Amino acid sequence: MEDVLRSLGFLCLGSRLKRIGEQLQADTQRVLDRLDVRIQSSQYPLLAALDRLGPLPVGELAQSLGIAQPGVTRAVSLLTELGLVEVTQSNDDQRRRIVSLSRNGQRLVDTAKRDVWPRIEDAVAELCADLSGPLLGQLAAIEDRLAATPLDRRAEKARAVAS
Amino acid sequence: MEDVLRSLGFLCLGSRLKRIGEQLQADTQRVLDRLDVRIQSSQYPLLAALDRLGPLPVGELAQSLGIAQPGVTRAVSLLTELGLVEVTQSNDDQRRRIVSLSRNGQRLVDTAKRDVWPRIEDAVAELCADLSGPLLGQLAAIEDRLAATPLDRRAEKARAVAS
DNA sequence: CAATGTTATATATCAAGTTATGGTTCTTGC
DNA sequence: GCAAGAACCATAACTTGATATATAACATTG
Repeated sequence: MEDVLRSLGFLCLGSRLKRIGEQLQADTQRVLDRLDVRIQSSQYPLLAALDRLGPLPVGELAQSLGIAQPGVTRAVSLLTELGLVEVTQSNDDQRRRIVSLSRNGQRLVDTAKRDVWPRIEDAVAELCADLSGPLLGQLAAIEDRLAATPLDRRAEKARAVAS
Repeated sequence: MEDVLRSLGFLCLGSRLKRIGEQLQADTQRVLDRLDVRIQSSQYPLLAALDRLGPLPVGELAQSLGIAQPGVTRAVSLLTELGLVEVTQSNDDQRRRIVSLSRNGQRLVDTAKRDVWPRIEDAVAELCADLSGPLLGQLAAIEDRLAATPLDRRAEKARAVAS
């Protein structure tokens, strides 16, 4: 069965990038599930941003993540309910709500940085290893490699080697 | 403001691909809006698949687009309401519902293939021109170029040159 | 200093993908 | 030839992005 998105090339590059991204996220989610981390893979960038940049107001958080502000507002409410982030009102500007990692959130990030992220990063790096040439060719190679060995299996193998 | 997704590199490649894909689709949508085509850019791959491959049952359509079957079912109902596709029951297998372009749908595709798709394809190709090297670098270049000149403006310029 | 405009966030709604599951219809094996 | 399983599609619920708009706090200006 012909892969139409691939055949259409540049015309549907947006759909194609989204498709590959969704698959990567789903595979990453499976890695996390297996490790008993009960959080969505898509929330990690937000936690990582707070870890890297320190407490931030909602708007700047959105900007640093490259997503729209309402998405951050929603993610923050969710993570607040999970007790991973805290929100405090800014002193000098009552409109701004500063988001920061809670103690639990910081602990989760520290653990993830040590035990989880390197594994995922290695798996993705391996997935993309030795790619070169035009973009469409690289994307096709990534799709082919993912079809042959999903990311979560690559992460498993990496762990087997490491331990 | 640091772009966290970019800094995290391979770790958040999935989120990053989705982000770029969404921006490309949004820009493409703006091109379409300006051309008075009242259809979502994300529906074009489905129409293009039917145009390329002929009438297809729902499952094969999903496979050729690389998305899950419920997504196709929903898109097909939407396009059926718009009068762009038609669904007929298969004769030899009552479970299969064959999706095909309606007369209007075929006309829309023919027009798009002549007037719209080349423009978008050229704009995206130009966006990706001369890219080479590692994947992350190419993605960064695409984001930078998009920030400098959005896709819809590139398509505009292409039209200006062409006409 | 009050009116107006701007900025920061929240809320509502939509879009388009996902997984899980249910109902028909086919197929197969005994 | 029928009972069990498989295949195909629809539906429901969820996720995560988007845009549009409302609200509240701050800034500006006449």
